[in-house]
Amino acid sequence: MAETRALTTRAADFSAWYNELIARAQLADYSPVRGCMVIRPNGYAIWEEMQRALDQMFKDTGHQNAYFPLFIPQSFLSREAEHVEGFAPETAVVTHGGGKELEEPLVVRPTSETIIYAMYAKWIQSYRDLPLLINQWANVVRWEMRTRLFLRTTEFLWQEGHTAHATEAEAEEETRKMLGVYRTFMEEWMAMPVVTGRKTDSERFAGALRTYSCEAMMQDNKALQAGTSHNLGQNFARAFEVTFQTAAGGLDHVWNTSWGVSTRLVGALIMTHGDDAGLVCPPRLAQYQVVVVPIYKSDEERARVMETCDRLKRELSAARIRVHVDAREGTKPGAKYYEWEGRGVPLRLELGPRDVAAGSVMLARRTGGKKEPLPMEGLVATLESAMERMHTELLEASRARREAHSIRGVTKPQFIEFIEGDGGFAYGGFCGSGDCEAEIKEQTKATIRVLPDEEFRSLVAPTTCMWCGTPSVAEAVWSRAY
RNA sequence: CGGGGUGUGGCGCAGUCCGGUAGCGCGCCUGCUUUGGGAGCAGGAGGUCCCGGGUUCGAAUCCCGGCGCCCCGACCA
Repeated sequence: MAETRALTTRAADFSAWYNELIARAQLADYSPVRGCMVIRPNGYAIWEEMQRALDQMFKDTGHQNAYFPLFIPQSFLSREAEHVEGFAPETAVVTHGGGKELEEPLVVRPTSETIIYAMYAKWIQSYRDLPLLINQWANVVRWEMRTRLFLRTTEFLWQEGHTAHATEAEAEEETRKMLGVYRTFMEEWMAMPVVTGRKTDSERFAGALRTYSCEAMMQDNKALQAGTSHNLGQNFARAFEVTFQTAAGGLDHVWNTSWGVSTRLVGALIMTHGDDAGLVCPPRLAQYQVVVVPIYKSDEERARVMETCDRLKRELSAARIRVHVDAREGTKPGAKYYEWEGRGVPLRLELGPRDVAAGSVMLARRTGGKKEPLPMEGLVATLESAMERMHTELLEASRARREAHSIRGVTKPQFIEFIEGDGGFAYGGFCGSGDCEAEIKEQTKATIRVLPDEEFRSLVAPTTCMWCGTPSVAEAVWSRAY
């Protein structure tokens, strides 16, 4: 019986494990519409915590939220040549409304640059209107061929920041700043280490000058692009005639940026920290940080135990710890333990008559270490520090795992062996040729995830392309990716 | 779109070869006994057997045609 209740292990079949975990923890479900997903309350709660943290970070960096419409006139998409080429194949188009054929078809937004910059053209007249720093939380639709819960679905939730600046330098600074915000969020909230850097032209956002991204390594050693930030230059400003009067009295096009993260982050969280028992949710993003499981036999014991549980709940809530008392009757404590472990709750408190009598409570951590009895005195501080430590340990363990599956200064034969083997991040010299990049992808299915930022680069800079041997123009990180 | 698999109570499956009107485990409901790592017993609810045709006295089962979903590949946050 025990076997049938266990998840497929990560080692046995990583993607089966992923799907089963999502079902078990009730994070999401398949919808009647192909490729779409229903985000269930347990999954949505994680997204809400992510939103809360990110939204605050956006506001702290001077951005305001707004909302732009779902429908975009088809002609808007075509205004920027590279943009339409990139997105046209994956758009859903509305041709009828109110029972009549529309004069102009409406595209369901795959991203909102076009409609937003059309509006910016109206709102921006002078350099005094800049910078314009706006974010929106929205759903978008991309008609993907193959979908996976959270990682790639036809419709997904995200935020997209869209800013306009007076100079190229300011736009570049914003692009980099928001990449940094994402990185901070991923490390400090998700406990997920990332490598940041620039995308090559082949992976660049359609219509952007430069694209930067945060790349994380999942437990199957594949890379996941977790967030992107684009310097759009004046490409969209020209297409939509977003101009402003400069202080000197001239007329110039604005410089734009856009940046986004999506519900894909929930998938990233699962594949970064989950284990064979289920989800492991970093404390800062957990819906419930602490679950209390009462234990009792008689009604009399129950009354005593529940009274203490209620008191615990009040105390922890007052300290802003998100706590839930699992008071369900008829479910044995052991069954509750398995359930909450599967759902990733960081800390569990078990409270029975013996604990009540002793003035203590049993603590079980989702990761690392055995159960231990704790005195009720000073419990809040103990739990807070346990969560802090857990966060740090998750981050460090993920970083260590990533480094253990990274190889630097690769030669071509090493690279092939590495990618064909367990995989991971391969650092090596890159000649800068798109043809070379394409050939590598063709032969190994590995792509350049990023040209890493300085702090991630190898101590010894490569001098030749690891594939073709010609002089290297940059160090690159290759990996197979989601 | 190519390859593979699969559609039978909420979930996982058996039954299909060899037609006879549907069963098992888990879950769910009620009651009693239980409760410190996935409870036991008793009773009970729940199914257009993916859809549409055909063959047959009779189809989950045989024949024809559709469709859905999952996994693996080519594209992507």
